[in-house]
Amino acid sequence: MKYWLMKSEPESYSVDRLAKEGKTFWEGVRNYQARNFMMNEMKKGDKILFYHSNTAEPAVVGLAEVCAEECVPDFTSWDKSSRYYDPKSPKEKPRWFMTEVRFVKKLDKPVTLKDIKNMPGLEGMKLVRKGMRLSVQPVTAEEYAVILEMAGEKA
DNA sequence: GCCAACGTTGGC
DNA sequence: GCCAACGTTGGC
Repeated sequence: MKYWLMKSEPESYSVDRLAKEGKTFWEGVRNYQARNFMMNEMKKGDKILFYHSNTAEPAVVGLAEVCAEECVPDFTSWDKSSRYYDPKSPKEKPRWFMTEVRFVKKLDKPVTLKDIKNMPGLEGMKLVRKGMRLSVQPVTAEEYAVILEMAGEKA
């Protein structure tokens, strides 16, 4: 099993919305590296840290799980009215794919970016590496465990 | 294949 | 709103 961190802007799709809807397609990824992680390495049951980005207090705010066997074409890339529309991703030959994510829980105590930066043992996290902007990124089992502990969650 | 211009991400 | 870092595009 693998561990991941997935970013979402709360204005766009918040942890509360995921909690309400139960699960969601992870649409809108328009970066090859992030797409490849979803397509090639994510497996059903993988654990996800749900992260709020581009907000006053960026933080890991919830837990989720990959709930799809495999990726499907991201249909928002065909939708002209979508902000994710991409004319270079035709239906016959889709360029962008997405997985599906299931809500697990909201953290009572979100783990902020600031806390992560100050936490010994998390220096290597991709999240805190300069210039790392991937919206879907792998996390090690150790990093995942430390984050959970910081949140006061049992592993 | 190089690289300048441009667009996006995301912390601050 | 600023801006650094990075990715993509497209002319050559």
